[in-house]
Amino acid sequence: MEAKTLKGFRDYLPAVMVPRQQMIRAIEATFERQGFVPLQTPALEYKETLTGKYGEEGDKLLYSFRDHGERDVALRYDLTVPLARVVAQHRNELQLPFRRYQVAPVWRADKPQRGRFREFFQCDADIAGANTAQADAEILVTGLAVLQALGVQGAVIDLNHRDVLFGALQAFGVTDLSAQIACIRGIDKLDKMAAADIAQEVATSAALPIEVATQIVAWFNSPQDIASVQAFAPPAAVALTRMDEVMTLVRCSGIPGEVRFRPAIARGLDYYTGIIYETRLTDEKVKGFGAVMSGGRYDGLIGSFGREQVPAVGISLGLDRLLAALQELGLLAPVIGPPVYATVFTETAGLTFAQVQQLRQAGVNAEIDCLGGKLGKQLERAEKRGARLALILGATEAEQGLVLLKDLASREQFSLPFAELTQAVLSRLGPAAK
RNA sequence: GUGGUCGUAGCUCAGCUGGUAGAGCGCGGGAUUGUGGUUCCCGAUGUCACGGGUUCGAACCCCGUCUACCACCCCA
Repeated sequence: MEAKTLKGFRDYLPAVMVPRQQMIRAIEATFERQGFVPLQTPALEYKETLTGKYGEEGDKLLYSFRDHGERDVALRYDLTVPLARVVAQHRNELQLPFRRYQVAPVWRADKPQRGRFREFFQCDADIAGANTAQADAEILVTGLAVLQALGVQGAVIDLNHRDVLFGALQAFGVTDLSAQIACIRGIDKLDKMAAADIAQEVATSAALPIEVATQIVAWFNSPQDIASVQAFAPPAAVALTRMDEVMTLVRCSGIPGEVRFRPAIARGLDYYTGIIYETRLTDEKVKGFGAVMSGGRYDGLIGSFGREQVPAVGISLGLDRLLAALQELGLLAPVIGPPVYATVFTETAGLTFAQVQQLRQAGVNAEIDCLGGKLGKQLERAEKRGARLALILGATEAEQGLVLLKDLASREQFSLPFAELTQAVLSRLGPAAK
């Protein structure tokens, strides 16, 4: 039996777990500060709970199988649909608006590529039970707040609205739904394909004259402001007003980061009904990373579970992709072990255990060498661990009731009575480091 | 799911037109048996991804599988 992980799945070794966990903690703390409460849902759902929500392509990426009780089940594809199920199912136990956050793995039977896996973590915040500009803006502010907490600079949220997409296409005379979808699919590629090529593609896929296709692509490709779109596509008036309000509120919050109207944002998931958005990092070094955070409003999804319609809006942040970006930008703290490393000599090991445990009681993270051997070797291990201080307590010190505290960086060392050790360690580590 | 590229010591890679493998880094040991980042000496690195095939003989050629990566699709 060979030891290996499944395609698209990964082990997270300590070297990546440490920054990862730091990130998760910062994200969760931010969600809570923004007024969201935690929710956990099962990895497995009834298959029919998930099918039909993500579009044809999405359904194909569902991991599904039949369990031992002959139930058709599937691993969750995102955190949004399970949330919708929870709100529908527990409607009477939840007070609306319900603001929940969730950081959890999701599964997609996708073809893996760099930064793209079959199991990956999403960090979601959603508000169910409010279809207002405040709710939309709260979600966007929360997304930006998370990026701020992670030290990310230069994030831009591209904002659009489903009704702008369809309204503008109608204004161009594209009324057939499948033609509209074909157009949107093309528009969505504006980031990585030349406009002319897209127009060609759209002309065929939407069965439009090439002139019209070219015009449409050019319109979506050029920067538009709300007023001009309003004049051009009257059916989008309500949507445009909403976006305007949302952007204003986000700006008023003073949160760093930019939100701008970009009509070319499409989003493939079927369940979106209102505003939609994608977030990119502007730093050149991470240009190719794609969207790190996106979402939208989905007012019909909760109601699709057969009860009352409950409007909702949410945002989803891709932990792994963002982690890769932070790494590229050098925003990750170096991985270090406990700050104190105690060397050990067999004759005095008991004394060392006693001293170290006292340090730990005082809140200092410390490791005791478990291999022994030459002091030089032990100090080498201490250094590799990233420790800042080493403890040396051998026969020589024990006889005098002393312990050596060594600063690994400066190589200075001090001889101290046992009673003063904790105080000395704490003051050398400084107030922040434990 | 469709199409394509790659896969050699822990890591980064070399290996000419097929003759059973190398470097650097890292790792282990040592330089008068309690003091680590430099230097010096010595040492081990490996079913050349896996399974078949062609050949007197394959890391190198052919087929398949797996993996990673790229494009499409879609997306975090």
